[in-house]
Amino acid sequence: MATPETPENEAAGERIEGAVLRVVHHNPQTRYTVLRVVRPGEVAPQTWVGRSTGIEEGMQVTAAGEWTHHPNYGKQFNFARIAAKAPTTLPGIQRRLERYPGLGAEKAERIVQRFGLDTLAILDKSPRRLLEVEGIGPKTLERIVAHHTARGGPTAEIENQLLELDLPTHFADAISQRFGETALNVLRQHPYRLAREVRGIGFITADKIARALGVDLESDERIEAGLFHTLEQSEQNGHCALPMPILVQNAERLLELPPARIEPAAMALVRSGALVLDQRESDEGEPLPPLCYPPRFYDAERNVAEILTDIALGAGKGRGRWTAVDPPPGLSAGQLAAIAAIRDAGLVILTGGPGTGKSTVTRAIIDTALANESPVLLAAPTGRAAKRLAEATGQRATTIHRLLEIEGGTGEFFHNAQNPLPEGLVVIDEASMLDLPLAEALLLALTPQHRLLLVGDADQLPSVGPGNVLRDVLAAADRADSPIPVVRLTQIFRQAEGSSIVTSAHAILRGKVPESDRSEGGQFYVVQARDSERAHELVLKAITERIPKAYGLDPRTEVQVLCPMHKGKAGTEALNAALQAHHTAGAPELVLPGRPPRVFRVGDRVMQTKNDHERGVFNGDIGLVTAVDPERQILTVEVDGDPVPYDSKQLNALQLAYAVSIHKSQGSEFPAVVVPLLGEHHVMLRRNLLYTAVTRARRLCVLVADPRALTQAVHRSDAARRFTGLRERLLTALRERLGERRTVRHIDGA
DNA sequence: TACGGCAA
Ligand SMILES: Nc1ncnc2c1ncn2[C@@H]1O[C@H](COP(=O)(O)OP(=O)(O)OP(=O)(O)O)[C@@H](O)[C@H]1O
Repeated sequence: MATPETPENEAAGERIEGAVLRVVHHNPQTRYTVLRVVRPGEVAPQTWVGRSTGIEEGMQVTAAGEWTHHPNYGKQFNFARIAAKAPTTLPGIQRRLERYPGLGAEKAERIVQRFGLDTLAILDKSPRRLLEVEGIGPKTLERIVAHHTARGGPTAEIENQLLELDLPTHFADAISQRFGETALNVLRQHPYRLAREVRGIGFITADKIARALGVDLESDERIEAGLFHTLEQSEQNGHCALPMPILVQNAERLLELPPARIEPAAMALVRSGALVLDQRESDEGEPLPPLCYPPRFYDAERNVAEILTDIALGAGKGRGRWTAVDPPPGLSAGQLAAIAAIRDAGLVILTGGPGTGKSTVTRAIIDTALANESPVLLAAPTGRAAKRLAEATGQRATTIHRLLEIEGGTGEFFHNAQNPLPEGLVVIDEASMLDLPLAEALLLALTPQHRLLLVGDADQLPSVGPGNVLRDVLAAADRADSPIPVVRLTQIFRQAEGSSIVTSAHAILRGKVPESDRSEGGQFYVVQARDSERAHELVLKAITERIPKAYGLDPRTEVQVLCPMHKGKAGTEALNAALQAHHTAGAPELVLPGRPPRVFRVGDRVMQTKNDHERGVFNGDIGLVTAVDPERQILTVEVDGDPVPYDSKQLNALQLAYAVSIHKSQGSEFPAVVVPLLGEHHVMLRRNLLYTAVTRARRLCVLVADPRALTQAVHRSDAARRFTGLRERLLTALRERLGERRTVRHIDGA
């Protein structure tokens, strides 16, 4: 019986090399690239996917990344970094020549045999020597030279320059495409323009070129490039902008220059419009350090603020008051208030703690809309949260990306300002995970005739991308004079009254490290684990021994493991494999060959991770394996009572679901959860993450934690400190619009 | 330095 091995070399990522056989796809805008690559000593090509610029057929490349599975295209290597080696190997040069017109494999080989590593230099400097090679006549020579100089020219010069500097040559094409004849000049005189104007070249590469060339390290261009780079870096921490002093301070460290050189450069960028400076003051009117934005985020905030204002103030005509329908029995006062609020408002924010029935009450809200002949559109930022919303409402719900219909090829949305979504009530659940660019895309696809219900809890997870949309909108809407209704639910339904899950969650929010509830049938536990090996064991032990014995829960279907990360001994991948080995040992199984082999057994709990419109299974669907056919390499999963067949290709989009990431669990609930928290998770450990994980549990929450990791998670609360300005933008938009109204009325009255 | 959603 096969026990799946945990992948060992994947945790740190892998480094592999090969020769590019074919560029299957390349989008110059997004740099999204699909390659077929042949590894040294192998024959069958493999698929590599990632972002890159200037990769061409025949290049020797090295890449760092990891192996993944794609539902339609199978096993593939997802690279985070890729670099072309200069064609310094004979086969590399030969492959390059093979693509020249008039040269096939045979002649190319003969040329390379004759001139060896000097081949390219000879093509550059004395191409007539090619006539020395058997089979190459004047005609062929002419075509070769024409092609070589056409593709060469500036590109070849750039390549040579890069080679001289001992830098990778694969940027040469992109550089010469962008700057044409002047490329070499730009490279030598203004290397930092490359960082801004050539996709794929960042500050670090440009700085290497500049340093190698001995360019002035105090030039304005270098400082400006450093400022842009600093802002891009902070985007990864969720910021849309940086306060000027912090921007200068971070740039100082990057550039190793004094602030007195950096500040004026930043101000010059602001004057030219390359950066936007937002002068701020506190609510008390005290000046605050101004925020410095990349223009696209400033514009996005303004668009979001304007459109939210349009919808909130009902700029559209014909959006009357909805008539009430009888609500279902047993709703809390807050839930009833939420139903009432949407009847005559364009925009409503529905918030409140975990398990207060926010998602649940949307069902009654939707009934009100439908009774008033308004269509409804439901969506959430993650597939799993969308699925939960669909279950809670009995309506179709999708990811926001799918609602807007992301287009193949461009990655743009089908629905936008020119082609808005069909009118009706739009419900966005788990809105705390909505980032600024997606919020902008969503709102651009709405009209003032739409109604919008934003549902979420700002204490739960913030978006992965930049922005803090829900928190900012709430901060503006919560002001006494705000016209945006906020309904706040307080009565908790998920856990029993007085549950230590709730008191522990509240302790976490207040920055206190929670402790085990040692009372009879206690619902909250912290089990100490020194390291991830031990944690792995303790998680298994809790699930297979302690929890079934003490709480009478079915370990396979009622206990959910929630992990901060996928990788590592205490990540979803390793724990899923270990839990499977326990839960379905001995059941009929299907083993898919590969490294490591993938195993599915009858009885396994599984989750679909990609949208498959044709078969009607979507990212976030959870099911149970009901039958396997090892001979035909197929199996059946029951999803929502329907059998869904999977062939070996489609199984690439299926994962075990005994352990899932905390991000994907937001919105869901389980009788019991077990959460590993370890040093290896430190990059992820935040208060919101822990709070979200704990509050998924209805009856039992067990933290298997290294005490230091737990303390870190409780104390780190930087979601509250993302630098964004949507609150101010929204307040300004509302003030302007309300002011306008008053003015209009005043004129009317006069 | 990772979490989510996409792309042929
Ligand atoms: N009025 C009610 N009476 C009884 N049970 C309720 C009521 N409202 C909600 N519930 C139950 O409470 C649980 C939590 O509800 P729900 O998932 O809607 O909460 P939520 O506020 O959306 O939580 P989260 O913030 O975690 O997404 C569910 O099991 C739901 O069935």
